[in-house]
Amino acid sequence: MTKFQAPKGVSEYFPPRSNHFEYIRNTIIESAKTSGYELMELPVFEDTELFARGVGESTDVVRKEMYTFEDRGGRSITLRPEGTAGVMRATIEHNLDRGQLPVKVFYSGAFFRAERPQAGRYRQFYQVGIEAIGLSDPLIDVEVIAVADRAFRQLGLKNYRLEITSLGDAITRANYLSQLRAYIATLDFDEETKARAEINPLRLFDDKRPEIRSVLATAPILMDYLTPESAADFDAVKNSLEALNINFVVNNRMVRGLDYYTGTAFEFVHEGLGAQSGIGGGGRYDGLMAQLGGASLSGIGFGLGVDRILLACEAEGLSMPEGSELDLFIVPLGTAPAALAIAEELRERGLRVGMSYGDRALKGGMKAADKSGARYSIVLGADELASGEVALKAMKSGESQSVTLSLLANHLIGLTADFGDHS
RNA sequence: GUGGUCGUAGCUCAGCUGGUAGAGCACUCGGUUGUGGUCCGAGAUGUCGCGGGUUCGAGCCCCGUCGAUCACCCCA
Repeated sequence: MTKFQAPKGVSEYFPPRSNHFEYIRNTIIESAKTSGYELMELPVFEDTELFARGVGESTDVVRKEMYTFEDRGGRSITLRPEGTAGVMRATIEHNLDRGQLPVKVFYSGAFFRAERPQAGRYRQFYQVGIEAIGLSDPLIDVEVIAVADRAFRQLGLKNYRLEITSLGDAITRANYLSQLRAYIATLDFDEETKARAEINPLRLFDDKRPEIRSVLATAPILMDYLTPESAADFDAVKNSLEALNINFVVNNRMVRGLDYYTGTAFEFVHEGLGAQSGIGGGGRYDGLMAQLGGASLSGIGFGLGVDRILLACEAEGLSMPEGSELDLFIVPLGTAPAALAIAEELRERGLRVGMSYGDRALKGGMKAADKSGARYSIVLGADELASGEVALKAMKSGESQSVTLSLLANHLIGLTADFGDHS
């Protein structure tokens, strides 16, 4: 019989590493909650047209990376390649854009892009993102960036940097693009590169080939075409970031992969990940909501790649908490039913309790206790059941003390309180 | 989607110019009657990714395929 394999390019997590994944995801979510963002849980598939219009027809994501299929009713469905379009759709559909503003939400889940897989680049990957809809104040840009930066700092990441730029408003872009196209027209590229330039000339700045880069070194810079309003907003963002001691570098060649960005755009780049160095990115999308049929509201958000952040934490050798640190491990000696009853009683009290099953010898049971990582253990034999006294052994020190079985829960709760809670 | 590298026990890997597989760690049991982590002893474990070909004979050679990985494209 042939063994089943996971589909090509998906990321999977299982113990012990899944504990690290969970920790990272929770850290980001907690940071978002700290800033007042609330959960928005959305479908992983949407009408194909939503992404085509929302993300942009010219993007690679839409042109060749979407998982699109027809459902049984003949509708064209696409597995979500990013989170913002869905949030916009739900916000409009449920009239949140006509209610109290701003709408501040976070999401967490799987996303899909049919790319050639690589370390840190998967066909199913995980993002946590936030969106703040209905405020055009540049300070909200900074709030959004701060949520991500705080999460990274709490994780202990060091070797990353925040790059920011401004893509300006519609007038900025129109002026700039005509200048850039004029400049590119004077250059001689290969056919494929010409085609890319045709679709979106900004994409050329993303090219890694040195010959292309050197030619583009003298190209006009978008930053020079910012309207006074856009420039003022960008200055406000930079000043505010400085005031909060959030380090950043201005990258006036930054290219975002999605078409909806306007104004502030940013990217978090980690140095230890090879080619897939972006661990998160986002920006302002002031035209998107209206384009999808909603109110004319501005918005800003980010998406952080949980898979890549995990790789970044590992690259930096950060220690991450393991999941299930047990408070107590019970080794039964022919007393398994009673042991299970005691374990359940303690679990009802909120203690994390493990036990060995399957009639193991004492030595095997103690080995299991050791490997479980539990802080304490007890051996439960006929003697203990008869006397109601157990020897509570602290695994680390090896010392044990006699405790009355009926008081075990209270005793353990008192002991473990010193270690803080388990969350 | 394009190109390079790789695919041997649960994990990390070794396997000489082709002669039907090994190490370390992990695992199980034991080292005299009920206390783990060190040490000692014993034991189990693989269709050598999958399919085909060359050969008397292939883990080692050839082709295909699946997957991983690295770079490009692009991006979280």
